[in-house]
Amino acid sequence: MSQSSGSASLPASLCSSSWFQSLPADLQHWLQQHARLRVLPAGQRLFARGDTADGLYGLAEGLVRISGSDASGQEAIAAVLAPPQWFGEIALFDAASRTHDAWTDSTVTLVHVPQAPLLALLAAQPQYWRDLGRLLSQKVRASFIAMEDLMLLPPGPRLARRLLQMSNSYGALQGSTLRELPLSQTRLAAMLALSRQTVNQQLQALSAAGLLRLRRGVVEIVDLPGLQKMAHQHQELSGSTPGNK
Amino acid sequence: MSQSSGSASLPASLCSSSWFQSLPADLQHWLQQHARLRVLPAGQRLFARGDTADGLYGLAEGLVRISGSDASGQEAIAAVLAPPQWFGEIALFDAASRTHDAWTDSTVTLVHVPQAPLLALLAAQPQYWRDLGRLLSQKVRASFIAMEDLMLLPPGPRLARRLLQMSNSYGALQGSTLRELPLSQTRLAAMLALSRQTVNQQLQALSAAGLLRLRRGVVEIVDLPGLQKMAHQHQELSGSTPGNK
DNA sequence: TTTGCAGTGTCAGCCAGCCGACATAGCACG
DNA sequence: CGTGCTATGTCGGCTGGCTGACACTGCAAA
Repeated sequence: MSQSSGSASLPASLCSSSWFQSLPADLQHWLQQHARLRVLPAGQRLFARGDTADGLYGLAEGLVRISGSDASGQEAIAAVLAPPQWFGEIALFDAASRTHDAWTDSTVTLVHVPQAPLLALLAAQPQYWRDLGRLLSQKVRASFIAMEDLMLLPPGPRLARRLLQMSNSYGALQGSTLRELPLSQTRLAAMLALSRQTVNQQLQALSAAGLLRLRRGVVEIVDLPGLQKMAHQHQELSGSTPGNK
Repeated sequence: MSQSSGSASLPASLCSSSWFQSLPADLQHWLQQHARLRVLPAGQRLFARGDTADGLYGLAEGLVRISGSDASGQEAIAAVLAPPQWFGEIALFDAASRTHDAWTDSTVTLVHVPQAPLLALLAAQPQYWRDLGRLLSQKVRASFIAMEDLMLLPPGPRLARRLLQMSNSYGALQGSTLRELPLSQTRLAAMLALSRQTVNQQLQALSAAGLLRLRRGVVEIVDLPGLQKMAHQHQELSGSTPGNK
């Protein structure tokens, strides 16, 4: 849908991102002209922790997993990005290396804006630094929220909040929330610092309460307001004794 | 010590921060002239989560605690800042509200650069946005590291790594590491998402191994290389069975 | 000096979430 | 249709870290 308007090497979905929408028209056009379209199969590594930065990415279709691993191979998933999302901007500012690995979790359509011309543009038009900074500040805020959830919330609310957050960001394309989250329980566990079994148990509980429907590789949100209520209360919904008040 | 060099409303310690050093001379001078010196007693709140941002801060002396609390009053300490550290820059980019509370943990000397003139400068000299962005990117990287430690490391190494990280950043003034970290065990617990008892137990273990010395409100690092070794290995030092390999 | 308070050391008990194990089910590919 | 892989559901046992409790100890203010 939605035929291109103008020169357009940018997929329409990427232009609809709130960050892209907030950019001055000049910068939007420049990005459109310098973005190189790439389509990748699942399981490819876009970049790895420690790589020198090679520019900015925009995810138009598919899922990209941003994660880090310790020496023993344990994976900590920082985020699973869904369209429309721009990423890879951190190293623009400090010219240091990538903080995470980035893997395609499905067939992925994305654009790549190479580092050199982008830095050249920023040298000529330094006011655009602020726009990149806005993108960066979104990441900081999201990271702070995730960190606090991790430190303070028990598994149940932690899971519920994460599902809601993903539902919002994944639905940004349609301007609404996305009900069907394409996530295996193993992935969810690695995002929440929980075991797969605990995630399953919590999902089952939410499902039994009629808030979710579970399918293979998919968590479908049935009762969004109900899920929000679960996210706010700090006690679990445990099998028995509901009247612990 | 260290008499002022130039116009100098900025304490010398703040000028020695690596971020400040990296700034172009023009921006350094501007900050010196627009920074307003403030001295505050312990226990004051600089700003609170949700406040509209009022500018940039620079910590010259004392400790500032950056934290958030959930509804039940549980506190998650994101960081305890020591001189020389600049902070409060996130909201410059997106004009949104504060992400955390900021409290003085001791008598504090700091400078405040009000939002309005700073934004005016940045409008006139937009290349400075990148410099603010570099400060921001430092925070993102630190936050990512803290998050991964939280997700993957057991209590012992988590504690060891945090002590080392603080030792480095607290010693930035002298360009070396600071051996005596002024932290209560309760504060450490709130930074690491552990209970006070567990922190005490781990500290005792490290102390028994001759790596630390514990005093009231102070953790003194005795054997820095040894502590680094503890931080890297993923198994604990448990009381008994040392030869588990 | 006395009093009070905050930080520390330590113990017992408990239980949430971990791990290992296994059965089952859906999907891809021959 | 089989074969194999991956995701899911579920159980039992274990244990690490939490809670709660209490004694002790410096330090600071009265």
